[in-house]
Amino acid sequence: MKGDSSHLPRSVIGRLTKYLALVQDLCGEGVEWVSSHEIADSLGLTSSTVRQDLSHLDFSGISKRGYKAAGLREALVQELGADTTWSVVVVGAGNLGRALALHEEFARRGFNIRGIFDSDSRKIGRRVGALTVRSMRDLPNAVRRTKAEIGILAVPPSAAQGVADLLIASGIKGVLNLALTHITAPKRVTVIDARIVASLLELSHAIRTAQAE
Amino acid sequence: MKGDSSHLPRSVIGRLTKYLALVQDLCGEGVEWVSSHEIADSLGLTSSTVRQDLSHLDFSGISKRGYKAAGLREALVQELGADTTWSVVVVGAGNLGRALALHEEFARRGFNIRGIFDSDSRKIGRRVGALTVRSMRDLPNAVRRTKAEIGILAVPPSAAQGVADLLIASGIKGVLNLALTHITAPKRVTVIDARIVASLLELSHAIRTAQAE
DNA sequence: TAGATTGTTAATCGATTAACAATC
DNA sequence: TAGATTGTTAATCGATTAACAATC
Repeated sequence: MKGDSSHLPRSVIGRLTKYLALVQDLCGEGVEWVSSHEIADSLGLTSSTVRQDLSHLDFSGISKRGYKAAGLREALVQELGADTTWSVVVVGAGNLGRALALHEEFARRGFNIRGIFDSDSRKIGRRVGALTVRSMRDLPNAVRRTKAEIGILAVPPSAAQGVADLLIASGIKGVLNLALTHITAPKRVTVIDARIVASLLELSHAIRTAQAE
Repeated sequence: MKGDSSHLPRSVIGRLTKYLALVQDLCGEGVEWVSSHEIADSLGLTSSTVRQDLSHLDFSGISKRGYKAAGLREALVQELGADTTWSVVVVGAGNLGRALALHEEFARRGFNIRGIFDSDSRKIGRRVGALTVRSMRDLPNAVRRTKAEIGILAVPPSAAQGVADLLIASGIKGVLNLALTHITAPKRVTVIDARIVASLLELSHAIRTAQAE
């Protein structure tokens, strides 16, 4: 399976992002080698799962020593496309949209916000860092001109599908949906739900069932 | 299995939040009955999965008609604890922390932000809506006084575990972690990762593999 | 009644874990 | 060498789907 990069299950991809975050930290601390057991302990997984996951990468560990941290980091960066830079547009200039447009972590990881849009005329023209909030009418052209691949949806649930359709028609390739609403899209477009509110509801459930015990 | 409320798998809980969002919309539109097939089609699932999931609720559908929308909504609200109000503290008064503290959707769903904290003395004292950014030193007492159950972590990755430990020591019951860092906590405390950056990395991977095909 | 839809059991599918030979 | 750790196969576990009797 070595290096067979496509068609990894979503569950594996999700963990690869965790391995990357961890290994970047370790490299920062000057750690040279890391074993599947250490990774597993740090992230609350089994070493079997870690080795199984890492076997999908185009990179091998070494018996008795583990994985070379720098090499593992590069292989994960490679697999996840974390070395690529992406053009991103944010739709919705409310608190959340503006915060995401300003979020330094995104830019540091290569997700460059190229525009922020809103349908509310009172918001259009406002500055958000280096950007200016623009009208939804400009969205399709802006997506094409900036070759934006990713759209972040920070609009009310009722507007989410319509905006998604507009983004998709303009050629966007992936959508990060922050609304607690399901969005349908053609297969060629990936939609990932950020699920912040849903996560709070999950917490709510977990706390209640923990108390019931 | 009817009404056996605890120990539902995480995957089921995740879908219950989607059912709730959908059914709330449907009720708003005046829809009275909904079938497992309709729910499945709306959310991209199979009707089997939907029926299996809903069978965990303390609520039954009716052959030939489906589920009464209002009753289903109430059962989901009940199961997820969406009828409860929660006290929440936000730690980290950067762009993201401030946006979350101001996010209307949270309050509307019963998650009441009771305080926002930061370690940066330049941020302390600033207004965020009706709140004032307070020093981390005030955090433990504020958690106790407001009986906060949930802490939202919007701090840099390097600070996340330390802040989580402080929240936990102060008696918090659940943590929503927005940093791309793993956090360890005792079993009695639930940690859910918001994974916004991780979701972008997943999108990045999905777009690249789609292009490779 | 006939038809449609639930609730549930059984079958399938996929993901995680255990085990161990290979190997450094 | 002896011991530790990988990579991978096989076993287990859990979640999804199919199927269908019960039922309205």
